[in-house]
Amino acid sequence: MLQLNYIRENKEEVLKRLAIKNFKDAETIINSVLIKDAQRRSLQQEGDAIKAESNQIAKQIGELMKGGKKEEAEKVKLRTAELKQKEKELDEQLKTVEDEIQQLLVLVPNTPNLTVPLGKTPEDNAVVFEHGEKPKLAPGFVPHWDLTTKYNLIDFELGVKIAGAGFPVYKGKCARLQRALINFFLDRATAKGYLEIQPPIVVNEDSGYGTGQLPDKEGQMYHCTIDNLYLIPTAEVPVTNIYRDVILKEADLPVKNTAYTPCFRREAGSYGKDVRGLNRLHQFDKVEIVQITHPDKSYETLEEMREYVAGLLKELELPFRTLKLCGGDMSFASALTYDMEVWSAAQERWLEVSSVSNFETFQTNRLKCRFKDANGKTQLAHSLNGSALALPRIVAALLENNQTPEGIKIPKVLVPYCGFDLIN
RNA sequence: GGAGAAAUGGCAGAGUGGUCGAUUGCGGCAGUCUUGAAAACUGUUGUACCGCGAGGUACCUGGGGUUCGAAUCCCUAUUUCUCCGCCA
Repeated sequence: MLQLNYIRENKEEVLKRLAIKNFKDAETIINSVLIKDAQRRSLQQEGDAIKAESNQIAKQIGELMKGGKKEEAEKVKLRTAELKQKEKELDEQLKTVEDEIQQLLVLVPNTPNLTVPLGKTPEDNAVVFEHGEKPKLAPGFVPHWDLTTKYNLIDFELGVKIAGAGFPVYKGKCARLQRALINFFLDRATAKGYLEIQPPIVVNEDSGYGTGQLPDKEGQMYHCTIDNLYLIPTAEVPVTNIYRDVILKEADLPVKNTAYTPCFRREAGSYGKDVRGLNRLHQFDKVEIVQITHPDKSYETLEEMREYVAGLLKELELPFRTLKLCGGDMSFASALTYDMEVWSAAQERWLEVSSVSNFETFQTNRLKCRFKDANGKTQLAHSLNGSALALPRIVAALLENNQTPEGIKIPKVLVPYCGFDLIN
């Protein structure tokens, strides 16, 4: 959520940036917000004045009562009835206006960084880095969903039986490979200074609001209605919410957390080749990295996180590229996002495996995650997060890219974690 | 799940209808003393909104109510603790 003060003082700048995101109703909504904001302030001024008078009278009555001047007190009381009525009306109006402002503000996406490429579709994303050779597979190569059957690694049908489509059952060496990847990612993250966290994998409504899944992306989460809890779509939600309503010390920054969790996504409306095999699932595993930083350091940190994720992919010997997302393809909350895509040799397409974003104050404003700066002033911190990494497409690429007539080769770095170097 | 008790500032803990945004202690910060540190002493120390400012308003777990006036009384939700039950 954008800061109201910021919008008030930098309207043109905000509109200019929202245009990069192709946000259509920007001008209408922003104008409306500013009008309501003016209303809000005048209502508060009026209300505060009345409350001040009421408080004054209450004090006066107290003194009169104490002095035994009961009659005079009764006389003064008459005035309060009037004030009370007015106070109630103004409070209601104020609340209404505040709610309206809130409802409008949550519709406004984050303002993108000025270096974000212009554009509307994924084709407009900028490739900023490419690494590794696309492997030349031996004749007879197959996509991962055939490999998983051939080597008895994943049973998609069994998952359908137990839960439904998009809930695969991993078996044997594939289950072990998944566990190996999780441990590998967590080990690398903790070595890099991230504190490992095991958060709840359900969250309450407040947390959903805190990171922006609610109110409008409700349909993307599984909802346990009896207890009003949501299955997390990413560890970002519980981990970032650790810092909801928190005032950190400047010395605590940057906060670096990592967490492995299963992630649950309803993915309503997905179809076709996008959901084939491991490409898109309702449940998958992911290791997430989250940082809360000083506002002056967040872009430096973003680059560091991007490098870190790239390092993981290099270690896994997967060809990948890094995209700087264009305005139209960025997420609602992000100011700048890098996507990492690995080459899936049998599908012959790029698969997104990580998204690293700087949210600046967009999340922390909602979360009220602040820090006390050197001057003792409280200000919003910046938040960033990234996948490091999401498993299914990594597994897909590992299986496809490393298939040989003898079997599937495991990258060196994973062998100690897996306990084997070949799946056959 | 049943019965009982509780929830106050960073922490501990007073306060049971008015002068309470809240005694006090600890912690934090600044200063005095000291070559430096410790100790001692002195001062200071929540957040948000409104206002050019003076200042005003709100917040004692959340929500609602009683009252001229609520940290204090009532209702409700949540959480915590104790006992019982169940259980990985």
